[in-house]
Amino acid sequence: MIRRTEIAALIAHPEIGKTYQLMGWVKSFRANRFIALNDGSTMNHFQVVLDLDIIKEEELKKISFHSCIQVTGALAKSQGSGQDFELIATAVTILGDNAPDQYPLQPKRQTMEFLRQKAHLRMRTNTFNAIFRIRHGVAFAVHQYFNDKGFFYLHSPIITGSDAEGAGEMFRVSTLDPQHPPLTESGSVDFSKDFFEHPTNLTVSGQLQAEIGALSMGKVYTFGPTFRAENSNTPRHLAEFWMIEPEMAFHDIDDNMELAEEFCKYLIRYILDHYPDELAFLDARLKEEEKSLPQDKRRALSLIEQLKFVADNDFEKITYTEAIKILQASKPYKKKKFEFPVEWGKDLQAEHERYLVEKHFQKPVIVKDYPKAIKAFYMRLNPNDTEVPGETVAAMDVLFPGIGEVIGGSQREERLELLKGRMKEANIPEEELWWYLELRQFGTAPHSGFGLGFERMVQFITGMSNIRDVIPFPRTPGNAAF
RNA sequence: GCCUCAGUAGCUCAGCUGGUUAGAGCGGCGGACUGUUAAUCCGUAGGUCGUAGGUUCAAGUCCUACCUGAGGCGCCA
Repeated sequence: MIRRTEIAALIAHPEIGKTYQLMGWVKSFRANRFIALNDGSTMNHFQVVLDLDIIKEEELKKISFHSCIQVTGALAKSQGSGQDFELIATAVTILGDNAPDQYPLQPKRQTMEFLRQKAHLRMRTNTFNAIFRIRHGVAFAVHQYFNDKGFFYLHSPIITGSDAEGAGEMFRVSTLDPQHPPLTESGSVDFSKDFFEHPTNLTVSGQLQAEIGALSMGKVYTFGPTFRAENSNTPRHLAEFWMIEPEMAFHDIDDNMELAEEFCKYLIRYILDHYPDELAFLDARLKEEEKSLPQDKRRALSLIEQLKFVADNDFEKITYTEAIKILQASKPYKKKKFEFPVEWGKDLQAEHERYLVEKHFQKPVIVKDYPKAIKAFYMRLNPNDTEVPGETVAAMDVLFPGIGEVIGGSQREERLELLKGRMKEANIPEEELWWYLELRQFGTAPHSGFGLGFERMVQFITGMSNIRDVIPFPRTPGNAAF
């Protein structure tokens, strides 16, 4: 009795003349004889050659694009040029017929928009196969990196009670009957009758809970889904996305930036080292796609060249104040090409970030020390600097070419009175975050952390232009299918 | 949420300034093919041109509204 072999295992230890049994999906069927078979164990397809003296014609008829088959035969050196080995199949069993007259996918390029509507089938394509293999690899590398550095994986809650995290609109979580909710005497919904006896939401960030971890275990990170009910319609936003949030005691803003840079480079290097086939496929795909574009719209570096460049070169580190000076001295500013104003105190717009990253420095840039007025309440107030026009906080953003902000982070305000002051300015009631304030009241410590948008990193590494194509089941306004 | 563009066969697209029975490639179906690499070759079916209304002798083509999708911007990761 022959047992099934995974294609990856066969390729790792091929034995010419040995009989193997393979199972997989037909990726192409050429000349009524040659099958490119894939079982998911590797990115690459394996060639099966049918022995036409033995295989019956009615079996042949059922072999079609993406049908599932089992083949048995001896391994041989390939006579063709595209591969080293092939299986000479003397028996074929159809495991899953494919109804080819109804099957929507084709062995040719189809648009991402069409495939998005077929999320249950798109993973069978070479492109999505490569993307989701890499997505797994990045997730694995995240844990590898932090474990090696002595961080602890902290599971922050998905359902949260506080609505003061300030990172965007939230999805309400409730078991109340939406038709007939219990009402208070004043006529508003009585959430004391709800499951948690309090209004609750899906989390927008695990940061505040991560700070609890950092102030006892030293170095922790969260890695989980987060939810934002913003009506954002862009290729860089999802309503449900995964975020990685390390939080470290005794780290200042510069330690924080150093870690962020090292972490980004580690993830990219890990994929370069472990997923060369997938990257080669995506690299070729991008080159093919850009053939139809004019020269100036194409990428300066190929996907793999760009990943190597980012992994091997230092990120540029500047302050917000320096960024404003660079922008005000720039050509587009002088020619009034920027749509939004550039002045100290105003937030950097996408067009400004893009100029700094893609034109001026041509590498990833970390901008720090932003004006206090445009940043969150928990960011640490910087000491006064007479060179700088106003008060700043120890915040930092990591900006990547093509996708913009991939990381946002800060040193946290650990001084109780200053934090209370910032909360008052931001109209956040102290009762909402009493526990967050107690972290400062009892044994406070300087600490820092950042949030990395997981899908944005996967987007950068795979070169995909729309974030909906790097998560298996994207959730966006008006769309939660599958 | 705002702005712009698009919607023609199962898919990817063509259809010029409105004018006979709306085209191609791929895919499907039928057939050929014992060294193919998104195989190739021959034949064939398949479309109320996103929906509703309007202008006109005449609308896939012009106008209006709506629906769906994409891109840009904002919010951010």
